[in-house]
Amino acid sequence: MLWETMGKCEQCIIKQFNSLKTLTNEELVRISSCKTSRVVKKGETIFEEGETLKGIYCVRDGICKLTKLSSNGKDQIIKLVVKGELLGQRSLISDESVNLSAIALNDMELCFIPKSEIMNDLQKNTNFTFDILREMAIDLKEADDIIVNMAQKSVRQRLAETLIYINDSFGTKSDGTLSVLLSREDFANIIGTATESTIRVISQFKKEKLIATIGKQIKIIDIEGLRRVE
Amino acid sequence: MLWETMGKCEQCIIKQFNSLKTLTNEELVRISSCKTSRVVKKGETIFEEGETLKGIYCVRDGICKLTKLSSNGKDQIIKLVVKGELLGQRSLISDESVNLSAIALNDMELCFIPKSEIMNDLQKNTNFTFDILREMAIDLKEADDIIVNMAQKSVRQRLAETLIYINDSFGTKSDGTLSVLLSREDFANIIGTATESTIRVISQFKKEKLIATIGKQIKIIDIEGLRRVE
DNA sequence: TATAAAACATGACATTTATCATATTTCATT
DNA sequence: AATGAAATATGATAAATGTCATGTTTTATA
Repeated sequence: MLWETMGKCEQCIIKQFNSLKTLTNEELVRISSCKTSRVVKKGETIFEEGETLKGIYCVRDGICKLTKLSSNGKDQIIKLVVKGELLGQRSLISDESVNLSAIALNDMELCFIPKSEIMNDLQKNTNFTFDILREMAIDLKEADDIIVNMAQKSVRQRLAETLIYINDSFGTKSDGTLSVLLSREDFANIIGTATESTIRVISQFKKEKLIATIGKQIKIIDIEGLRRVE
Repeated sequence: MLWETMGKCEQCIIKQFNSLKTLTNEELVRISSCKTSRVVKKGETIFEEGETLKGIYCVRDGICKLTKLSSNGKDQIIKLVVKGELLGQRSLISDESVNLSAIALNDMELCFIPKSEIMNDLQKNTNFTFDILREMAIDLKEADDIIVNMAQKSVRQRLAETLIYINDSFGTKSDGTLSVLLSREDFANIIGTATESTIRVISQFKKEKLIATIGKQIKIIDIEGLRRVE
């Protein structure tokens, strides 16, 4: 684990993408003075389910997955967190150990803000608290949607929707492939199925000319077709 | 729909079970003066997915289900909300139409607090905002757990866990049957399966002496056995 | 570049779950 | 109490998905 000092929060371009944007310059200076930074390599664990977090992370660069271990021993990916987002707020607020593990999907840069500083702002800055609340309300709505999809849709539909989601949320590279690179196993853990089933459906989608693959990379060819998948 | 005046918020025993407990007496008096009350009969809809709510509800008595319609035409029950809880906060906070429908499972008494009053408190009372935030953080964690269960567990396991959840959260009547009475279809919509499948598993559980049924009522006989279901 | 490990892919088969048909029971209403 | 509607129950069968085996390709690393 590598800790280094990075730039100042008040000048950081990342903050505009999350609730930190509601803080005053003065508050940002204070946070900046006590934050630490951390570089995490692809595959490394940022924190693990059950751990007690001593603060929150702000993702300066990279992408990670939030996973939860099911009692049958399989991992479920609950959410992908990208550059600009915060990590660990929920557990800080409900004052519990984290319920999810965070694992880097590529090399990441993180800033860590100690709990005491954040709690201070939650006490005093209503805008900040309300913005965190708004973000969490959105997360909750998304979670509701995921529940319905898991409960009511087929593996084919869930994979199609996952591909569309990743395409729309995180975009594509210049060659048209999805910019978030996931293994087939990761896809399986997002849609909640066996890796083999995921691979089979990917093969079907290829045959149906809905997607193309370049190595493990996936390119969406017919997004409208994917939307119509049943 | 029946509207009537009920008691005063500041004297209401229900408030201790939700975030309203953090409000000052003065704030409660103000809210009380503009709240309205509503009686809803079993099966009636309190609000519907897509509607714009003009405030939040406080459940004075009764139970309702929060459901979401899947694109395949099936309803998914996301949550049961009982006496003491609030209804509609999420949509109020993210300033969107509600993403779930609320339908009474038995006769209910509700108090309705207009949006303007609640938003006023969210602006000014940090304790209130923070408590709403805490509740939402808990809801989000629960939603994560549901996602994992949906994605990774069998219908048998999900039904077993649902029975245990209802038993532990809402208790039993004097004859030992679950105090929240759900139809087989409701159970199916909670665990995300076909009604017939739910009925079959209930029959299995009966044969395995894990539960007993009295009409449509269910009594848990061997809760440890239910926990071991695979 | 060689080599082993990991990831990807596919077939064969088992298991789970959905669907459709059809009884049976329960419940509300007359 | 009679009656029809809704809910519960069960069988037969189809469809979806999981599991295990095995082969191929990709990737990392010596």
